[in-house]
Amino acid sequence: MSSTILDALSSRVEERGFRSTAPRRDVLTAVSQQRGPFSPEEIAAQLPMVGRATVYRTIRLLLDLGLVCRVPLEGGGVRYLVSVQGHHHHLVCISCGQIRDLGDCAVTEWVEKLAQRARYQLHGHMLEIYGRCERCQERARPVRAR
Amino acid sequence: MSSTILDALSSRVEERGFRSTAPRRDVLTAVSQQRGPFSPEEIAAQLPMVGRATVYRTIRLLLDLGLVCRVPLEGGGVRYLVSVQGHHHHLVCISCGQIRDLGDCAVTEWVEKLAQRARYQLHGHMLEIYGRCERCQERARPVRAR
DNA sequence: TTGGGTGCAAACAGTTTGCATTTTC
DNA sequence: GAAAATGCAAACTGTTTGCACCCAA
Repeated sequence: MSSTILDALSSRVEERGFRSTAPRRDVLTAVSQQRGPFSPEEIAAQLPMVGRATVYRTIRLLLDLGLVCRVPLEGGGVRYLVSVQGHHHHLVCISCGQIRDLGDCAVTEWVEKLAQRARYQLHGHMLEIYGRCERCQERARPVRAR
Repeated sequence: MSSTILDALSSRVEERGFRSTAPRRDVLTAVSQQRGPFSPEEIAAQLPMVGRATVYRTIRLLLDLGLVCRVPLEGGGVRYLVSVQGHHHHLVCISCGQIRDLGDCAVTEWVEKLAQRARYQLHGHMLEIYGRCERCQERARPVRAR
């Protein structure tokens, strides 16, 4: 399961010429094992033997390589998520914090037209959708994730 | 011009029962005079006589009242913007940092359908478009705003 | 007069960086 | 052996908070 993800991360990182070190492998392993969104701090807590800076540096590397994405929350916080796929959006549960990937981006065309009309050289766009997932509605859970 | 904005901010703040104090008026005035996006730090710098905490508290108040919006940048930063109007999106120039409001939100319908399909109780959505404005393309300016 | 608002400083969260040391290629 | 990566601690950015004091309603 997650070893597939780990393989994907590892191979893409090495492909680009980055070295395979023990701490880096540890971070990749931990990240690939996360089932949902995570914070660098959580990864660091799971890997006491790895320096905090290395955790941040590695996550940043994954971010730059497009293997992880940063998901902004409604209230200003941020969470990270493995994303081996390309451009996509998210459905964020404001109660339990679960984040679901939205594969198809139906707004691209609209965004392109808009940018063209405004004479902007388009660089990218970000779309996040916030709501409460089915389970949280049933359990009447309070809003947690800021 | 901006006095209209100031009036709008002031009246809405007082309408809700918040007191009119000198520091608060100072912040409202400064915020209403910003032509583009701003940071609390910039407002604080313009108002040395007002405590930093009050600046943050007042901007937060405006945020809660929906009179100012927080605009996330591509790289993780944030800027603030006066927004007397309701729900809308932004066109952000990644070079000069200019932010243009996009009045019409054409994605609402699509977002609603998506949430429905995923059985999410929709709470809101966020859409930001990043690119380079016409002037920055001409001047071949480098990317600045993170 | 009283509760909301303020200022200050300290605390805080999240993240980056300088630098000497270690490791991989 | 050279370049890359690490670990630590310190620095930094952006923001919130505790608390004594102040002032608008």
